[in-house]
Amino acid sequence: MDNNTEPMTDENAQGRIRLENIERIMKAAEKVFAGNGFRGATTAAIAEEAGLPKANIHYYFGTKAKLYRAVLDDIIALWLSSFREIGEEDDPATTLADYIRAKMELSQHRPNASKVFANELIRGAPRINKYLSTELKEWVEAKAAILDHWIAEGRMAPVDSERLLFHIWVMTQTWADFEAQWAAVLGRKNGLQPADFDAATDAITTMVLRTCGLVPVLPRSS
Amino acid sequence: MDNNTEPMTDENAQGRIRLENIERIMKAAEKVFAGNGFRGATTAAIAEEAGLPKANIHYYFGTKAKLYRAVLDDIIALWLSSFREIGEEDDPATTLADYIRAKMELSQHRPNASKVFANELIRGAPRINKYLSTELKEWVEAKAAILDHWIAEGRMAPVDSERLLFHIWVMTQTWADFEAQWAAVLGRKNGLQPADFDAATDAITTMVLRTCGLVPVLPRSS
DNA sequence: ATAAATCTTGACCGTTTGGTCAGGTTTTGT
DNA sequence: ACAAAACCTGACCAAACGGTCAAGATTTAT
Repeated sequence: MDNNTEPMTDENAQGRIRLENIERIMKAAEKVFAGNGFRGATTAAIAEEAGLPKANIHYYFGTKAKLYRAVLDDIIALWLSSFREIGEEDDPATTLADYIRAKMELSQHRPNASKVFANELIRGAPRINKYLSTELKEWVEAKAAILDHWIAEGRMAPVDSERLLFHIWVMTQTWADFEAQWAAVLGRKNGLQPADFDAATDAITTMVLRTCGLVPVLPRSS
Repeated sequence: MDNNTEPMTDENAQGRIRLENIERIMKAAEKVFAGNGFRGATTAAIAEEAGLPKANIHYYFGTKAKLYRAVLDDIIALWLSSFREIGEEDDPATTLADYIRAKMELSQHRPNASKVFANELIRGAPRINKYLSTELKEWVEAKAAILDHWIAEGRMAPVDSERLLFHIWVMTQTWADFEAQWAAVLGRKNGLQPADFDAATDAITTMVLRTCGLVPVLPRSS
């Protein structure tokens, strides 16, 4: 009745070996896709990175496109789960600082996820346009509305709330996506260190809080 | 004596046809590399984009790698030429606002150049590491020193000057590199419009000037 | 124990890739 | 006018590509 190659109809939790291999392949795929984009990545390179024969990759995922789709879905799920719920009654300064820190930790610990996403965006986002124009759009509009509410209540200075969110997003993201550039410019020959991420987090937080009038700005140093 | 395929030893300005074709090919190559990265781009796609037979591309540039190198060098030259000289006696607010506007205009009018560069950075910048760790590093250090000088004189608020420059760079760059994301989130079905670039320029400028204490921040709207 | 289900993989296939080349056409210098 | 230089390109090639498959090895359920 079912000519499906893979065992088990729906994606359920069965199979120890299966789960282990899928995880290993997806981790390898994330790395190779991050460094080469969809077209530039080869199934042979993914197989070598995973330490498995190429045919094994196709046994679990069928095609390169399906594997890429799986990697993208995994990243989007990670993104969505990392968005802490924000309420109108929360404190603006704490909320913004927490969000910046959470995004910076993602950049530091899952840089390849960020790079796969960045690659997709540069290419015009053909496969994630639906996600961008639905879920992400709604998330941005909801959060911007909360910022506007805080502004209307006089709890923070007037800002272009949507652009503020965009720019927070990109300032945090850059420490993963363009790490090579910042490491080179800062002279870090072994890549960025934890202290670099801390310094970046501080700089972004200061910038955002000053912009929102949530921290005093000293015009003179002495 | 010389088995060089190409005519003319050094790259001189001779040959009307040559110059026209080289420009046409490089423009097409920039577009295809921007949308696919180095590995994902094919010489056939570049040829089609340029409206020339594939063999013609190889006649002028030899290999895909040399063509890519030429495109990168062209972009770096554009980058360097766009860095207006900044002096210690200049006005901080005007200088920062001018720099932001200049970078935004590059993002708006040469998005493919920006995307090729971004692709290269995501891949770990194997071919431009030297540029990043020499010329760009020196540029950043020199400009950061001027900001620090302004801070020491009390002409602007204390900031982490290097990170400020990085974050200005990335906020302006994102409107080219990740245009697809912002267009989707903003609901612009025909891509970003000039007004979107103006709004972004304003938002970035406000953010930077407030961060540097160069503009009053109103904590209340009414 | 044993059979069904699952996993493994070397060998293979048709297509696409970057690159070559011979032989022709056009442009240029005198 | 005419030869030399530059330009053009269809046809071709070896290598790399995504994907397939059959036959065997291993795990699992009973």
